[in-house]
Amino acid sequence: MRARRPTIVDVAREAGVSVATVSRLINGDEKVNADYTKRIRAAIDLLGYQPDERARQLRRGRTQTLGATVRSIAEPHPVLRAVDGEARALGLSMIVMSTGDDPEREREAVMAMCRRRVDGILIEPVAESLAYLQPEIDLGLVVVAFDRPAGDVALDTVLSDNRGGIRQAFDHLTALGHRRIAYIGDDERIYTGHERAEAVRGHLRDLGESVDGMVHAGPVHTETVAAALDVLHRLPVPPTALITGNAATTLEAVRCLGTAFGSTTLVGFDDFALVDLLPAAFTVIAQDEARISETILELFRDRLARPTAPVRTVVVPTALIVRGRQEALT
Amino acid sequence: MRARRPTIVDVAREAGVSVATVSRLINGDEKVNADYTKRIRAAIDLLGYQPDERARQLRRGRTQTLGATVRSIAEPHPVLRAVDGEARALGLSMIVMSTGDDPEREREAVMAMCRRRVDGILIEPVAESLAYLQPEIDLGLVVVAFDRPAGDVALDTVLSDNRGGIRQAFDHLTALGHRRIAYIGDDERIYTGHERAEAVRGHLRDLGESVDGMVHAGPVHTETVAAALDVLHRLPVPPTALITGNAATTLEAVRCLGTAFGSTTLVGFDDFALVDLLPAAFTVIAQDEARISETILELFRDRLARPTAPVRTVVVPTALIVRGRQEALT
DNA sequence: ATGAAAGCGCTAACAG
DNA sequence: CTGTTAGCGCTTTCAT
Repeated sequence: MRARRPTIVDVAREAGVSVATVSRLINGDEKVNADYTKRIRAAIDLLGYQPDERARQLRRGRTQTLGATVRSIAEPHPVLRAVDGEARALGLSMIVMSTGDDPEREREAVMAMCRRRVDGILIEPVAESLAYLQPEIDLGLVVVAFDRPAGDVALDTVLSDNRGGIRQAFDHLTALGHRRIAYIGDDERIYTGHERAEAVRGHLRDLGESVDGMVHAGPVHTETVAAALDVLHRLPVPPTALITGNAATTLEAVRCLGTAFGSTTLVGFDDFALVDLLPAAFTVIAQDEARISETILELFRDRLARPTAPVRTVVVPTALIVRGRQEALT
Repeated sequence: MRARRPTIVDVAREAGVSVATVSRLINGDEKVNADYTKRIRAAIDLLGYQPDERARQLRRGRTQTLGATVRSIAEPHPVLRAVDGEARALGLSMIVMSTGDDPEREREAVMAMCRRRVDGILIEPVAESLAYLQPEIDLGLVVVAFDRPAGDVALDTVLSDNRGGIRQAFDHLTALGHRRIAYIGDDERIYTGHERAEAVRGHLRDLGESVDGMVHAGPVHTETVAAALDVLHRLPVPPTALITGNAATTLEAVRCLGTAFGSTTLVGFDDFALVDLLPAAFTVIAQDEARISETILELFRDRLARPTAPVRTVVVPTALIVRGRQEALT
């Protein structure tokens, strides 16, 4: 026979006070008699009482909880780490769910959070449409999108300057004398994939270079990247430099290039740990994760304070981190 | 003026039925009149009703939620990924919190989960003592430890066969003719660090080799690993092979060895993505993450079913993944 | 400063 | 099959 979980009533009885007094003490009300305070504390310890968060939240309305959806809970997520810390400092709990880049799972996760009445949701949008969130937003849910814009619903949004990052890479490479600059990256149905590929096309045109066969955007796998590299290799005028559109592409490219890698001029979008362990160092376009997470929480707080203010989109600059030999093209 | 969130009462009124009927429908009770069903569905859509999970859980008792603590939410966690999927299949939500390897944060996270009345907690123990969990366990909380044993409280536990993994590495290396086998790894205050270092010492003794200066266990940083490598290098009879105690150590070792890396016989504990991108391939002792996560959930379910059964510890074998050139020592 | 009592939104007896 | 109603454990007026 297992003991019943002690409730606030048990504590009150044990301490010989009313539940209201216990509640006050638990919630840090200063004006509880010192003697009562001691007796209540003792009762709590004796009974091993832990307030039921569900009941408190139900009664209070607010949950003091921030939900977040990310692609995968099993992969590194610097933005989230920073947000996690700052949220704790604000007295918010966080609950994280993964979407696996599946719109259906994203929706399930988001609605599950709504049913738990989280105060806000940070979302890295996967689905085309987030319209189903509108009623929740009208009811006071605060939603901040990051990494990708929401599309069909007005949301505060934090984005990296994808086009600016590509510009930095082009500036860097053209300064070294490159003009034939190729690109391999993510599917253009994904916002970041589109922005980056499109930026590359623009710069190639500005340089008066042909775009034909130079920009490869699609799902990233070993085979697709290998195929793209092969196409580039066979071009009448092959590229002298390559930009990879995200970390996964960079890794696949390094893998495919193998020993040829060291002699390729590469700039990768996204910095990541271990880059320095690869056979040769290379330059990267780094996203400013710290600033991104700060901005996310700033938008969240502002929205909480002024629910009717117009939505904002903040674009955070990227930084070019130059690594490896910087040989001018001869 | 923001609209109030609709409750089950609003839905009932709108549909012209009782709240009980709405509740029944929501909870998948089959025997609700077809006409009512239609009207209730319409009311739910019209109002944008989302049941309040806090209230349901409070009323029902069980939360159908599984909590998990991990070292970092920002780092890859294969075990968790698998558990996440299986938990969903079981109809359980998961809530994950990170400990940052800090016993204090671990305790806070665990107690926060208890206050939310999660049905179970999967814990990768950090703190020396988990005694504070005993009252919760007595109250019916199911706790499963993984990766490290709990120490002072009886818990179902899933462990990798750390000593077995080291044995596999020694078998492999001695078959190649190595006898002077060194080790660099994690602090021995951490369970896995201790097990692995101690296993290495045992095997060296069995081989009749001196252990002096061959086993380096401590915090893993670039400097400490470099220092350890330096010591090994200066030994009267330097080692011919090196075992690294975890992924972090492996990476630091690779980093420190630099170009000398290719000519070192290395076996690393833990397999990880990107190993094949390093300048030279090497053999690893891989933990069986799939089997570990299955076992975790199995223990969880069994405990839920039979709360008083004796606790079990399951040790999951490791696998040696041989990579790179396998030159016998000459 | 403390207590009594009214709910928060929901589910589960219990009647009918 | 449906409705009525008593709580789940807590916070928060409203009195005192």
